[in-house]
Amino acid sequence: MITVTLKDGSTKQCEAGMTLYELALDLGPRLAKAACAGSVNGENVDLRTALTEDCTVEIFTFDTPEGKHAFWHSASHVLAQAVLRLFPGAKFAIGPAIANGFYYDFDMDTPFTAEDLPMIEEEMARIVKEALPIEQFHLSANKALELFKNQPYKQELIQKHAAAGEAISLYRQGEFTDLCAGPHLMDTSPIRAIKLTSATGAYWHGDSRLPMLSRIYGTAYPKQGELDAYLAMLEEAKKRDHRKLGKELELFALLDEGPGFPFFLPNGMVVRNNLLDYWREVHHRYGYSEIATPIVLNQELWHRSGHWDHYKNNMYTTKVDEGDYAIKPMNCPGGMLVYKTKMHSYRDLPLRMAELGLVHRHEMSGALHGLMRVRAFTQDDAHIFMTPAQIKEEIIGVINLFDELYSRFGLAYNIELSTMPDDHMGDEAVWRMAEADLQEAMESIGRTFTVNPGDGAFYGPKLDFHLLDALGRTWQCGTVQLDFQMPERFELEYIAEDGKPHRPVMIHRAGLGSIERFIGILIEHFAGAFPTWLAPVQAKLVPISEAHHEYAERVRQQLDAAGIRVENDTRNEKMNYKIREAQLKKVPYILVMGDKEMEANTVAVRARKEANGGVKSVDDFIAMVQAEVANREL
RNA sequence: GCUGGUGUGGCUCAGGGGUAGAGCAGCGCACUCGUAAUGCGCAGGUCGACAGUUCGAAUCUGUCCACCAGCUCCA
Repeated sequence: MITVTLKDGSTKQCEAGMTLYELALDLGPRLAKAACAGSVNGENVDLRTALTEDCTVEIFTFDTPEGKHAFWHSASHVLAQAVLRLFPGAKFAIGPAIANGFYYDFDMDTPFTAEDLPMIEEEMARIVKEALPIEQFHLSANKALELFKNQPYKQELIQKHAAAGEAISLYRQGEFTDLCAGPHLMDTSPIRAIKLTSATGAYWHGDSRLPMLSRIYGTAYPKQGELDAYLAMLEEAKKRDHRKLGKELELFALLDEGPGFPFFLPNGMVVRNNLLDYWREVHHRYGYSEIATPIVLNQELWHRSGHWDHYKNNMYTTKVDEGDYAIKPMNCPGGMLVYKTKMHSYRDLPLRMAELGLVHRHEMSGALHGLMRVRAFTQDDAHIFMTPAQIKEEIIGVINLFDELYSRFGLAYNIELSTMPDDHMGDEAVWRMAEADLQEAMESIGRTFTVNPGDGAFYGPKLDFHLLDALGRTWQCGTVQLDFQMPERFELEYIAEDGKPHRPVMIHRAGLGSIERFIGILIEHFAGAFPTWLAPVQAKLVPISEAHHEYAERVRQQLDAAGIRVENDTRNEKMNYKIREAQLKKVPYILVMGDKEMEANTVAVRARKEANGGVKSVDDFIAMVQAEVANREL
């Protein structure tokens, strides 16, 4: 007998050799039915894994990230199997599980198109029906090379694994065998609802010098209803696309004359300015001052900061009076120079200087995407200068500030810690210390996070904040980067209590990330229906006929004087037409006025949230909207 | 940047080697209306740019530009 410790801490005596699946069955048939994979002592494994000694185990159903991963990974194998049945000459490369499904890359004489997908889906459904057991086995590298003798991509992978001294793990389902580390489902039968979503090109190893393969993306669920819900979410996302809404609501424009350089239209500017008012209010409360630094600075500065060595491919350069200059891709060097404009005492620290800095970065033309990925954007940046002893508390302060910022919009988030990349400045020891500081700060306030190894900035490790919007999609916005390098390079100093100069530590941080991207996210999150405090037009007046135009104009003046963004629709159109249009423009309040309202000095309120908002006096309506805006209600 | 696709009035789109089409929006007129589209009329485009083929190109070919889906990258 062995002792098995379950996730909840309880223990169970089992016979040695019992498999995870049998354990799940023992815990409950429903759990066993829903189980996708499991873990033994923290290692993710198949349900077929036998338990041979005392251990800690976990069972993953589809509702867990690990369970979904195994499910989708198995689905990708089913995809490859179906393709090989239909196209026996196909060369197959790799096929992992990804965020919302899976893909598989193939080398085809004729690349797949959308028309090929239904046929492949049908073949996949057949494989699922066959309920083929999925079983792991191992081979020597030579035998594996022999098995995949007509599969050059698999051969390359086998050789790579063999060279690294790794075992060659394979999975078999029916006639299909793939090189794979797993874990996988026990058989193909649970993959009942499948949708192949697209066929595109993708480079082998993601390297544009290598051959382009034909990639099929798909997703799969245990139940048709769950797949339908996911597909409905994709449809909804399409309707909320900020590029479409940005045009319809006249928020911003992207023109041929400036690819990747967005134009903000009057409506978009209202959203932006109100967002920034809020941002300034919060930063003031958290003890930040605000600065502005130049967009064009000389190249010597960029050499000193290290950007020239690590970032010049993304930088625009220019000449000023024969001198070499660059357009800033980041705000930090400017912030350094501001710090150096005077002597600092330890009493000044921590010094928090924020900057809404317009940066320009040359992104590849194919990477541009609406407001989400542009070549010029405004970062809500800040640099915090402090003593090493203040690091933890400052990081906590930043996390709390970000929490407040995001909650205002109803955006949930999760945090990732990105560690030292290959291309970095400074010694590893300093990096590890900085990583530990970030980690300890989060742990001390009970924040959970995941680690993203090797993904830090070239000057320091960072925390990335990934926001979750109304559709459950994630967006990277906030970032907190701890930097020991830049203060060194710029020889920053403060005078400590001992009267001697010391080097401060610095935090770079941006909460909204990029104002442009954040507005894009808000557009999609709210589906263009901004909360009243952000709405470009807060109230639309709809006089029923010409007889009411004069009254409507008086009301307009009253609302305008009360600071409400109001428009009076006096066009020669029917009321229903005007209401429909205001509704499509997602105006929070539509005020209809006819004889009754004119007589009683009232307005008939039609709120976006509830169609019949009742009849209110003009004063009551003003008070209501003012309160809603003052509280920045969602 | 690479692979594939797209580019026709402000917007959404049809057409397609023989002298530019619709709906919406805009403008004018009539209607004066009670909670999601009143009717009639008018105006608006050298069909992304540049070359080429042709008697003739928006339509065919080439190059370029922009956009879209991916790859890659990231705020």
